[in-house]
Amino acid sequence: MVARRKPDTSHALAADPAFAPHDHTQCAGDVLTQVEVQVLNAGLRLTPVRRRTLEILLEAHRALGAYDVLQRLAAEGFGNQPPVAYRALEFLVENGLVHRIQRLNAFAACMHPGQVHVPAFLICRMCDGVAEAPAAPVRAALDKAATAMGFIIERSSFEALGLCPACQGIAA
Amino acid sequence: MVARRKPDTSHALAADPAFAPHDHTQCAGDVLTQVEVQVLNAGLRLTPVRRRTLEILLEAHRALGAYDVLQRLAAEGFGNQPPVAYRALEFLVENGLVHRIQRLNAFAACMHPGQVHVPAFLICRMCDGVAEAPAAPVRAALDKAATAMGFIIERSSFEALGLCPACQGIAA
DNA sequence: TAATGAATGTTATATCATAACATGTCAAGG
DNA sequence: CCTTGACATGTTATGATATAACATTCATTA
Repeated sequence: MVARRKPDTSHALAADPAFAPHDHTQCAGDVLTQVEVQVLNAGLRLTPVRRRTLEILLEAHRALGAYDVLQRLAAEGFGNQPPVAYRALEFLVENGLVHRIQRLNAFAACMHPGQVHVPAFLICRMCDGVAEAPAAPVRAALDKAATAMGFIIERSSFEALGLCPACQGIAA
Repeated sequence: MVARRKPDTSHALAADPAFAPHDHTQCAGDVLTQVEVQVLNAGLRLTPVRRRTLEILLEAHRALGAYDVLQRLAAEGFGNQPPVAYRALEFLVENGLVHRIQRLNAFAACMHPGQVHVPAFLICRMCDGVAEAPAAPVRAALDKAATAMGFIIERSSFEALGLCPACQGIAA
């Protein structure tokens, strides 16, 4: 197995979307505003738990495990059983507001909700940071290979493990 | 969450490498022969549990969960505790003889061991079949996107969910 | 306001994975 | 030979992730 979870999972996984510092409060706020509009247009119900779950992921600005999210929700008076978190996360993922990182069994807020985009996730093995990279060409290449085999792709996930710019210096 | 596991997990996940019928006994034997040579050259120890684990995956010719593998190993007199299966699988994955399918929490024998190749996995959501597709161009596209962000990729995984040729007819 | 359907809360359990330590195996050097 | 050290395996115990099933609440509207 590769890059398994750390012993201490009470700590969230870092995830700066571009491996570069910036004003989290603002970018989180921007995304939330976009989401509000999008949700209205789509007739979706962004209930308190769902909204708060999204906020938690936006504020954390990194990938969190379902149980990390649950812990925060419970601390704020929401239910403290796993289905509470899993259901909110499921809703958000299905509506493209949150991405699931398979390799980490974790979830990260989408930084480009509403926009049609194919994400790829770059996971730093040293700092656990996760960045969302544009991957339309990647998807196109995979579609080509799939078509050659007669397979029709409906969903795809692209994840890479490696070193982010900051950690490359440290590793060297 | 998307495409979760079935209630009955005692059944293995189907996985025809090219979504086309062929002589399993022969292709499994071919791969095993290649592996024997490769293992000798690399000075690796293909012990009974490890060898049998690989055979089980080759014979099944599809993705199996660790506990499915364990059940079969135990039935043949090997240990019946999880670490037995996980350790053998870990060895095989690290040496490129088996691939891990993240989306399914499952493992499938590599059909091209020894050859340098970048695999992508096409998973049929109807029959659970898994095919290994050549994905060098996919990896190249992702490398390009990663490089643009200053990220260095060490390992990558490409997985797609959709419909295999056979199931497309049924679904239509 | 009663009926309805969706969302949430709760209980219980299934599933996936690993830490830690004991035991066995085997080959290289004394 | 035999012992020692490295690696593999077996076993116990537990941790981490996820869902089924059912009870309750809430919002909408007929």
